[in-house]
Amino acid sequence: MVQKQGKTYFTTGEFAELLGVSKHTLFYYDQIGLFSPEAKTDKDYRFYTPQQGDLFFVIQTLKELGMPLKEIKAYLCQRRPERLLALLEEQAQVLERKMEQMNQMRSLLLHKAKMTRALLQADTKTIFVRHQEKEYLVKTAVGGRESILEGFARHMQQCRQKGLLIPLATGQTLPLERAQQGALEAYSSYYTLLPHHLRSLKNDVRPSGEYLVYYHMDGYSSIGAGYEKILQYANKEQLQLGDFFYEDVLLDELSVEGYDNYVVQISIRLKAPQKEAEA
Amino acid sequence: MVQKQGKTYFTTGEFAELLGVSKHTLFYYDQIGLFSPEAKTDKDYRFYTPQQGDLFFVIQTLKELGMPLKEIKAYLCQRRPERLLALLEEQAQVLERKMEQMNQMRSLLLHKAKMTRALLQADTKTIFVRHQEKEYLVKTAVGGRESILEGFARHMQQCRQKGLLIPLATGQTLPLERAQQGALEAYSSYYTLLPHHLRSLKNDVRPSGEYLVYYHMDGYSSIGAGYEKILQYANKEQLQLGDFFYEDVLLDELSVEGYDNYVVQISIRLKAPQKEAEA
DNA sequence: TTGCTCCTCACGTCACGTGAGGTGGC
DNA sequence: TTGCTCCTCACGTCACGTGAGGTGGC
Repeated sequence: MVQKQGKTYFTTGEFAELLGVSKHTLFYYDQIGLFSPEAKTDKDYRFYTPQQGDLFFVIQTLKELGMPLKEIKAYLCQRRPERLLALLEEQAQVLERKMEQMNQMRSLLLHKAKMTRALLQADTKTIFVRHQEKEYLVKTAVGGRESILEGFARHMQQCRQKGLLIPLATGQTLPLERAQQGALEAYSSYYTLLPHHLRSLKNDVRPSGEYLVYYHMDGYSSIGAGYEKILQYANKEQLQLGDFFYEDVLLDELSVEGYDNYVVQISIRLKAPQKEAEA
Repeated sequence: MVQKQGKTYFTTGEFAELLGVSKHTLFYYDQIGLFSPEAKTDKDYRFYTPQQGDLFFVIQTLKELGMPLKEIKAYLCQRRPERLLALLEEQAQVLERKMEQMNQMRSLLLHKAKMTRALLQADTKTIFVRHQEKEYLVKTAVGGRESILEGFARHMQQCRQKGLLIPLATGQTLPLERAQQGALEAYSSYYTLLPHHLRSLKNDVRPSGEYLVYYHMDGYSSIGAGYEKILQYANKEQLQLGDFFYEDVLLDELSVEGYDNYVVQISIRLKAPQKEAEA
């Protein structure tokens, strides 16, 4: 800190510490012409005035908002109260969109965590009936002549178009008939879980109700045995099954390596039993 | 798309399009050993299988969450359901913190916009009384022997420590006595507006009430004239003034260049008048 | 003189993007 | 053969970080 002609000057190091950034940041900003010291000596020593701190905070603020330094520089050349107003309101909207995205991601993370935890704690030897709440989905029907892969690619494109950043929980539906025929790759649609109902798009749903659930722990290659088990069980218990199975991969590449270590949940909605008997 | 030994293979370009990324991203991931094609020909042509898409989405997901590629690689080497659970819950918390920060920033942006708009539309020739709602502040008292600058630096440090990313609206208080004596730089404290009450820290406040307000449009160097005006006005109208003035810079480096173009709001709370007359 | 700061320069980092220039399969 | 793809360099970008090596003020 030096006093000269009634003014206070800081060296680069001092000023950097005051602002809470590194010296090199100040060097860099000087170099690109974004923010330069008020004075330089003949030996190229930089001297900053305290008043310059204001401008620096402005730059930091805009940077926090995600603006590239070039745009900040451009804005500062044109700054006017009217432009500031526009900028502030625009950035507030940008923030809102980002927050919405983050909130969605958070919901999905927690959903995935819940499912994983449930699996780890579950007694997985049995087939059981469970009540499930309504869930919102993005669903893509597989076209008649389309390969599984093409259908999946289309589904992914749809998810991207709809602004779904991370398809953390994607599954597929298999019609009951086809499962009975052993056509286990004849999926009729792909679906991806939504964090919640999204007003912005037409939502499909997995309806609430009683579901027959089976955790298949032996990997994807033996999924056929899983379907046989659940079909036999339903037969024995005389359960009325819905129209198609849901295949949800509970443990996937996120937590295990390779298809053979996947854990797949096979579930199907039960048709409501006769209520008269209860009355 | 090629079929070989019953498997479907994609070239780099095809696979990139399927995943919605650029070819170069796949080259890069291969290079750093994060994600490599299942097969390479003798001519180094890359071939990916559809199953690999899963792993790619996992990587994308973790990247969206802000994880560096190196950490992603490290995690993938160690993936287990238990580690996934920990990761998911940790990331959900990270997201929550980020959202809270963004929400704060958004509030401050909108506050600044509101103040700027009010000024642009205001009749700025007069001194007037206005009702103001309670506002939450971070406040730092200037020590007796401290220079203005040291006080300000300390205030900035406090704001940073308290996790306030952008001090968008910072002002200072000037005791009434000192203003009357013309000691216009004898500030008693610096304060920065908070987006709302923060449970995490001891909040200071600017109390609600009736405030005498004056917009000083002639820049900082002539601020003395502003204080004279407002003091004379109060005297003429026989208003009972509170203990100190608030100096808020409404137009600063964000929208104008240089101290001489700043617009400063000088305000002071009025002491409640005798209520008996009304009864 | 000592120790601290200041400076420049050059190279590193991160996650790719952008051509240049050459090859290969249908 | 044509046109399209594939490949590998190498260099660019963004916003700095990290020393190396030399200088300067108290």
